Amino acid sequence: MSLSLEELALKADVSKTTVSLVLNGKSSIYRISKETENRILKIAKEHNYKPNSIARALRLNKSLTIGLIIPYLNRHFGRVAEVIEQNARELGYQIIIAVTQDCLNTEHDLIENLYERNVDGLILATMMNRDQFNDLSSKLKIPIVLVDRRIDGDDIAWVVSDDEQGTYELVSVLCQEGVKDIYFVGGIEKLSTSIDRLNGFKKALLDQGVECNQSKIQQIGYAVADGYEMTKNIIERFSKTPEAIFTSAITLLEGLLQYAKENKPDLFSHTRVITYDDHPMLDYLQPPIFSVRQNAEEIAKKSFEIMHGILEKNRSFAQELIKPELILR
Amino acid sequence: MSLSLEELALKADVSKTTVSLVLNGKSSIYRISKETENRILKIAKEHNYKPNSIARALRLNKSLTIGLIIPYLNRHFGRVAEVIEQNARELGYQIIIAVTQDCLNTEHDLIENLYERNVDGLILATMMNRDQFNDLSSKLKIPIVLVDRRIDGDDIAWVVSDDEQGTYELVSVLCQEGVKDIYFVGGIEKLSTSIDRLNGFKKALLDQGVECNQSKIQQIGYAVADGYEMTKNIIERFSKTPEAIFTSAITLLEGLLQYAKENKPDLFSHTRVITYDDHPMLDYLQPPIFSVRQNAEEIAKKSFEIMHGILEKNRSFAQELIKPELILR
DNA sequence: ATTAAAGGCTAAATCCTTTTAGCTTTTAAT
DNA sequence: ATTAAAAGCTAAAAGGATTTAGCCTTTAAT
Repeated sequence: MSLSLEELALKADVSKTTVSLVLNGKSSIYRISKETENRILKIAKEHNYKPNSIARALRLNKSLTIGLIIPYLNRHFGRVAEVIEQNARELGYQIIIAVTQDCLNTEHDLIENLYERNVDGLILATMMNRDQFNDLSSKLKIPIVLVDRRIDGDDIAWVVSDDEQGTYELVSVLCQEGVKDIYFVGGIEKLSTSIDRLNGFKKALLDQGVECNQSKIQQIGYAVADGYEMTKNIIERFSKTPEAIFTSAITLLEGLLQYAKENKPDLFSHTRVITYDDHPMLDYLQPPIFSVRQNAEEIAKKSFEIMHGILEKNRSFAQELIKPELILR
Repeated sequence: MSLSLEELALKADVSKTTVSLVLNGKSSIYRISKETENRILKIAKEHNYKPNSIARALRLNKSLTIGLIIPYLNRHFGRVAEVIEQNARELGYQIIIAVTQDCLNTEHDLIENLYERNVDGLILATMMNRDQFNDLSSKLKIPIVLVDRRIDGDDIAWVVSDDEQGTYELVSVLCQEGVKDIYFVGGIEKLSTSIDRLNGFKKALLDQGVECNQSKIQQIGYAVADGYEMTKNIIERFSKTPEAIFTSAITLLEGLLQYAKENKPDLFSHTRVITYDDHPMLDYLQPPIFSVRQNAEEIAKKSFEIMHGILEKNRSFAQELIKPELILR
């Protein structure tokens, strides 16, 4: 590790106070002479001095570290994490990452753990409901920004994709083509992603004058196996092959594809499939699957921006709905 | 934040030394009475005492933090990162993540940055060559474990997929089916992944008695655009449509698919395509694309294991080749 | 009765920075 | 010639944990 302030002070023949003041740009406030200042700066540069970040964190009670807690490092969250990290780095912050695997207990443990490890803030794709969140956030004395999944509340910061609008537009496209019999393959029911996507789905049907039958809506979870299961239910429970299926996440689409491949190879000749989340490989699937692409980059950028605003610019919480993009193939 | 040692000491009516000794399990060494010990433990538990990790890191010069530097958080590295994080967490370590975007300068900056921030070790998917690595590692006084990309050297710790063997087996399968005219679409030439995959490719051809023509080998980079470009070169430069193309990464396959879709829709009727890296969506592509699946979980597990062994068990470096799996569809 | 050993605990130093309060010297003002 | 102000710097505390060296008391041994 590099030199300490004290060693630097020795070489410059001043006290470490002086060195610290100079290096923190407080020379003029403390009337350190230009001469001394330059000497110190020169020596510091020569020895490539970098303050010990741990000592600094201890003294300032500020670690320049943000905790990022997400369910998986899959395509979507991987990209979100990547962009958050890049944005954070440019402003001198580090990202500590941790994955919950969509387990609420793990999430709690991780939050506590990162909090104890003195992160300055948390960016969180949470499974908590509002009460759980309020409980927690009243205990934690650091800012929290929710990402990807929101919790309603006047003072809760979040950045999410506009799930309702995205789903609304995608489903509307199908309705306008005359499709009337659409099934909803959903995820974890209580999450805002599920609620908003379902709302968008229902609203589209309503606005297009299509009847929305509760029996066409399923919500088990976001795992591939859940998508398989729900597809199976749809295909096997109803005598009529569905006109269309909307999967509300790419993993659920995967489950659908898997089921179709194994048990219903002709699914696509009768049934249109559309999905939330995009994936480049969809371009090469036959027939084309329409999708909604979330803007992971923008989600990431905004969420760190809000965190940074709270930490360093005295800004308060903010909420952002990020527009997704329809991909019609 | 929770109580400090001092506050705890006050409540227990002992010195903070005593509290510290007890909580660190040194009661008997320092002959703290059972009675005092129990009192302290009880109070600590009641107040859910957690030592301040920053203060601890400063004193012990040990942050229980590992830096993970990888090119992207894509599917492969995302999974690697996820599993490393989980393994690390179980043993009390945190992961600080940073992405290089396969830029050597960024990589250098990140290493320096994390080093200055006092990580205890680095897990690195590096672009460095041997000299650069040796330079660096002689300066850094923390262990480094290379992941995914290795550098030859007797004392360099790494964990990588057995790229040569995987490629060898995959290409051999094709040769055994009688295919003789196979093109190699490669990545960044100097990386071990490229070198090893190319070696496997050549060896398979050699062993199967197929002539290996240098003109059939291309190596531009690992980006999707590079895959597009190389495919374009192959299709447009040679009058004869190739019998088979091997892409040495999933991104390159994406580039190939994109080129084919735009310019050569009938590619698959003449040409077999095989690829390094697997992807679940490949199951649904027509015709089936054979692939080599890297065992990201095992790679992750072993790399943290080695790091942990060096940090806490006085083990020295180790090297591991992880067997990939052939997926023949 | 004295000495040695064991028992039970703690003061203070240490890790490295930042920051407050204040000391000494020089210059300017009356 | 004295006093006040300005210039230039620093000692020491603080932040919270760990660890070394050692203090005081009690018990055991001679």
